[in-house]
Amino acid sequence: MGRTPCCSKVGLLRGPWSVKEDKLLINCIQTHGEGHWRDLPKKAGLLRCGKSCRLRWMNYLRPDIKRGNITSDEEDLILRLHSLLGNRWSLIAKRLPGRTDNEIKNYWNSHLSKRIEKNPATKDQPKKRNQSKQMNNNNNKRQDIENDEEEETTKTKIYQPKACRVSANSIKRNSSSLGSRVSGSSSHGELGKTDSLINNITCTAPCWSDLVQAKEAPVSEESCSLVNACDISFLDFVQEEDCNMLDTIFEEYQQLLNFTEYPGQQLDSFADSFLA
DNA sequence: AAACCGGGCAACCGCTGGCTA
DNA sequence: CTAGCCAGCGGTTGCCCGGTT
Repeated sequence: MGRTPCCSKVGLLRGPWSVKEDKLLINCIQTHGEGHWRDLPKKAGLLRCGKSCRLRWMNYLRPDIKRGNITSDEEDLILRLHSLLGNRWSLIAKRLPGRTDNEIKNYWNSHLSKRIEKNPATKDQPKKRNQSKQMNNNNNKRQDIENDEEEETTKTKIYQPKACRVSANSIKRNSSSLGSRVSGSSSHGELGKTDSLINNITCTAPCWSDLVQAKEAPVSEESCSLVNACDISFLDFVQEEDCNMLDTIFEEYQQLLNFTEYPGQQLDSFADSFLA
């Protein structure tokens, strides 16, 4: 039963990668291609576990990774997608070519989340990177703590589901599970697969009627995860009898995701009206 | 000049569903 | 059908570096 373990982790290196290790990894992947991470360290002559190799390649060495600061356009996109998808970093990353989920997650945690915490009204008004840095100087520290305590009592509690993968198959299989329908993510870093997943989500529609029910009874884990997958604010404007309208919104949501494949094209005007 | 502090980010951790022997 | 590994995910940690005192 089962398969042999990928590695024992005994005697393996950890921590930062050296230039030599990077070269070995790149050469190996150029020769044998991506995947088969379990066997890769042996082939490459690396004293790393396959998981570590995969992470290094995906987040740093991949040739299509875009270097440099996040642009204001990208920042804007991240803010909008996060308001729709929550902490689905991989899903957000797939809409930002050349950016990794780790990079976006770090950028969010170190820049955007703090700004939004301090001034939720600026959520859809991105600033330049330097400005956000200045906002977090020592003078604000005490104020931050006070704000956090104040917000703790007033801000909406959002259920954050654990990390998981959702494939098209699992969506089909678990079609009765509300959360699976919306909070999907693909297995590989390919837009095509993400798109096919979204198509599968379409097949399970209408799900916005379920959203309303979840909104009505947000106590269960299942319904909370569903509500979390969307921007809860716009649900406040929706009545139970407006399920048709919700279906329309769901279609618009998909359109937004499609627009993000072509940054700058129609996105601004569309997303502004959608998220207003 | 040195010590301290905080931000940024690469890497690790733990979990999950999918896949396969 | 089942057990257990694989691949991928989000959360967290800890090191490095630049700015401040």
